[in-house]
Amino acid sequence: MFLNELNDAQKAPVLHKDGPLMVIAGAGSGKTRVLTYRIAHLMNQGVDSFNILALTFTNKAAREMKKRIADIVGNSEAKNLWMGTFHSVFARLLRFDGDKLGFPSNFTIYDTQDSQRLISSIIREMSLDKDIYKYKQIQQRISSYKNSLITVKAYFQNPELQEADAMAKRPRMGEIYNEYVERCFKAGAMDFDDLLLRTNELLTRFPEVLMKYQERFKYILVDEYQDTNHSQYLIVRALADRYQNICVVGDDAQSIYSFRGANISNILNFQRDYDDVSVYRLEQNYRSTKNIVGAANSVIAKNKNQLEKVVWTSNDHGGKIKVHRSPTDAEEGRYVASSIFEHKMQHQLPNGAFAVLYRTNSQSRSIEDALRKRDIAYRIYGGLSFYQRKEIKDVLAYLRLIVNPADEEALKRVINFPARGIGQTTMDRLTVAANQRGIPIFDMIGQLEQHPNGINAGTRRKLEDFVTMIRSFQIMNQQADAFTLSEHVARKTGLLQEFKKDGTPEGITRMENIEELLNGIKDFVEGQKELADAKGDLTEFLEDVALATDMDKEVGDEDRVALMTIHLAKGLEFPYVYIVGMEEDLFPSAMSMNTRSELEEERRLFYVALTRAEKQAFLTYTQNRYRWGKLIDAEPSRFLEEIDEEYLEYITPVENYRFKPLLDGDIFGEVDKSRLRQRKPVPGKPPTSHKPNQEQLRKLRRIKPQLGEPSAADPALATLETGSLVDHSRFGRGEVLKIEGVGSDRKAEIRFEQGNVKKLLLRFAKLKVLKS
DNA sequence: CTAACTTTTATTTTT
DNA sequence: TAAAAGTTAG
Repeated sequence: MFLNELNDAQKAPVLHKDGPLMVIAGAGSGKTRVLTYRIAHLMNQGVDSFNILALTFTNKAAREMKKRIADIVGNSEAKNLWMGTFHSVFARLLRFDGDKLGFPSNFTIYDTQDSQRLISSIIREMSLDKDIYKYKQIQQRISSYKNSLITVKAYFQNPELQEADAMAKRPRMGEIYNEYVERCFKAGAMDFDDLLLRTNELLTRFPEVLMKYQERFKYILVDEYQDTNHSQYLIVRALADRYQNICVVGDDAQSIYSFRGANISNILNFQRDYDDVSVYRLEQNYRSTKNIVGAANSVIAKNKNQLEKVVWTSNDHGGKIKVHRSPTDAEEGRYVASSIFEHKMQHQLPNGAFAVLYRTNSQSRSIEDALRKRDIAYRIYGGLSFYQRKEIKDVLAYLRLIVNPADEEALKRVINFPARGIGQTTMDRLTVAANQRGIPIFDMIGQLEQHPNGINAGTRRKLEDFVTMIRSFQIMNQQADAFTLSEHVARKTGLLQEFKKDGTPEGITRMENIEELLNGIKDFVEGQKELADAKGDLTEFLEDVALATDMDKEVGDEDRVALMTIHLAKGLEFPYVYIVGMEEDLFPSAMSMNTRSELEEERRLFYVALTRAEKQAFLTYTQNRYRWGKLIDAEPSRFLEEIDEEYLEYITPVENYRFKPLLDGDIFGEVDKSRLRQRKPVPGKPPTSHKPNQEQLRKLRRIKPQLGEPSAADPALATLETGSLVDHSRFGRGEVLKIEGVGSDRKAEIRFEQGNVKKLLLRFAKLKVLKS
C-alpha cells in the first residue's frame, strides 16, 4: 500500500477528506509526493477522476504526476484527470466556452513578442513618441493590469491609475490599452494574461458556465500556491466556492514570481479566505545535508514576512558550503568546470549530478565556454528557447495563419517572408483600409478589387497570390494531419529554400531547426493519437507550443550538466549545485533592491537556489565581470554575509589577488607587492598567498586584455575608458606607461613612452581616476 | 521594395 | 557584446 511510503506529517494531508486544506511544505519535504498520493487516494476512495482538477506550475510536472498516479490507480482512470498549468487548463476551457465571449474556438495565443509587436504598431499608428511610450514598458503595464483584473473599463473608472500614467507622461495609456484589447479581439487572439482574465470574465458573466465547472471540479488541488496571481486566485476561488474541496500546497519562502503578478498574500491569507481551513506542515527535509538546510534557514530568517515553520533534516552534515572568489567571470567558469571535473573523477559521478544556477541568462556564456574547453557535456535550459527562434516562429506563423486568418501578428510576420515584394507602404495602406472597415487584413486583400486603396495592380496580384496559397493550405488542413501539412507548408512557402540558399552556417542551423520542428510535430501527432480526447490537429499543436514551458523539456534524461536560471530550477534537485555570480547588483539584482519586499524576494530566490542542492553547494563570485560588453567592478553579494559562518568554507585559491588602483606613472613590468591587496574581503579567511605561480600565471594570461584605440594623429597615444584593463604584456620589462591626463568625460590617455612592444610578460592593472 | 549599413538598446526573472 | 531596430542608397 502506497501510504506506507509516507511519514506521519505527509500522511495527514493525504488522508484529509473534504473541506479546504493548506499544506505548507518546506523545501525538499516531499510535497509533490503528497499531492500525487492525495489524488491517488481520492480516487481509491471513489472520487471520480473526472471531478478532479490539479493545477501545477509546469506542464512537465503535470505529466510526471499523472504518470505516477497512473502507476497507482491505473492508466485508464488517470487519463481523465484535468491536470496542467493554469494557462493550459484554462486555454482548454476557453476553447469550449470562449464563444460566449465572442472568441472562436480556434483562437490564437499571442506570446509576449506578438503582444509587443502589436503594441508597437499601435503606438506608431497613434503617432506617439516612442521614447516616452516604450512598447515593452507599455506591454508590462497592460499585463499587470490584466493580472489584477483591471479591464479597460475598470481602468477608465479608476482616476488613480490614470493619474499615475499621466504622471509618467503617458496620458494616452488608456487609449493604447483599449486599442490593444480590441485588436486582439478582432484578431481572435488572446495573450497569456487573457487566458486567465477571460476565464474570470466567463465565470462571472455566465453563472451557468460557472455552475457547470463547479460541478465538474469537485476537488481542486493547486501546487505552488505561493506563486499564483490575483487572476488565478479568483478563478480558484470561484471554482471551489461550491464544494470547498480546495487543497493548496506551497511554501511562502519560495515565492519568486512577483514580477509576474504572483501575490504572496494569497498563501499568507488562505486561512482567512476559507472557513475551517486545516493547515498541515511538512518540515522534514529529505533532500539536503544539515549544512545546506542550516545555511538556507539562516538566510531566510532575515525575511520578516513569512509563515512560521522550521525546516530540519536527519541527513548527514555533509561538506560545508564552498565559497570561491575569482578575478573575472572567465576564471569563475574555469573554476566551476574544473571543480565539476574533479568531483566527477573523485566520486565517479555522471554529468547529470551537477547543476550550475545563475540569476540572469546572460551569465551562462562564461560557464559554457569553460565547460566546452573541458569537454564536459552540458545543456542550457531556458534562454532563447527553441520556439522563440526566428525561423521557428516563421513556420509557426504560417501555421497560425492557416488556423486563424484573422491573426494579424502572424500575417505581418510572414506576408513578406520569404520576400515576395510586399513592403511597408503596402502594409500600411492595407492596415488603414482594414481598420476602416473593421475587418481583418487577410479578408481585406480579397476585396481589393472593389477598394484598391492606392495599391497598384502588380502588388495586388502578389497579395492575392499569397492569400490563395494560404487558402490552399487551409483546404489541406481539413484532410491532412499536422505533420504532413507543416512539411508541405515549409516547402511550398519557400522557407526551407530561403535558409538553404544563403549557405552560411547560420542558415544551415536554421534549416536544421525547421527540420527539428517538423520532427517534433510528427512526434506530437503520434503522441496525441494515443490520448483519449485529442485529435492531433494543428490547433492543438499550436496551443501546446504557445504554452510550452522551458522546463517541459526533460531534465536529466541525457547525461549533461544542467545550466539554468534559479527561477527555472524551482522544484528540481541535484547532488551538486553551483550558484555563480554571487555579487551585489547581480544577485541581488540591481533592479530589485529598491524596496524591502523586492529584496526579500531576491532572498527567497537565493533560498530556492541553495535548497536545490542535495550533497554539496558551491557559491562563486568574481571581482570583475563583463557586463554590457564592458568590464566592471563587482562586490561580493550581501547574501554571502547573511549565511551563518559555521556553514561556510572559503576556498579562494592563491591567484586571486587584486591590484590596487594604479596611480600616475605607476605601471612597470614587475609586480609591486605592496600594492597587492584583497579588495573588500568577505568575512572569513583571507587568501593564503599573494604570489602567483607559473600555472596560475598561465591561466591569467587567457584573460582578454583591452587596449585603447591608438589615436590616428599619434600612434603612441591611446584613449582608454576609466575602468578598462590595461595589458602590461605589451611592454618589455622596465618600459614605462605614462598616464597623460584625464578629461571630465572619464577617459584617460596613455602614452607609450618606449614604444617597442615585444615580450609577453603578463600583468593586469586597473585604471582608476588618474591625474596628469 | 530590397539590401546593406548604421545606430540603439538592453541584460531580471517567464506562463 | 550582440541582437534588433532604424536609415539610406540603389
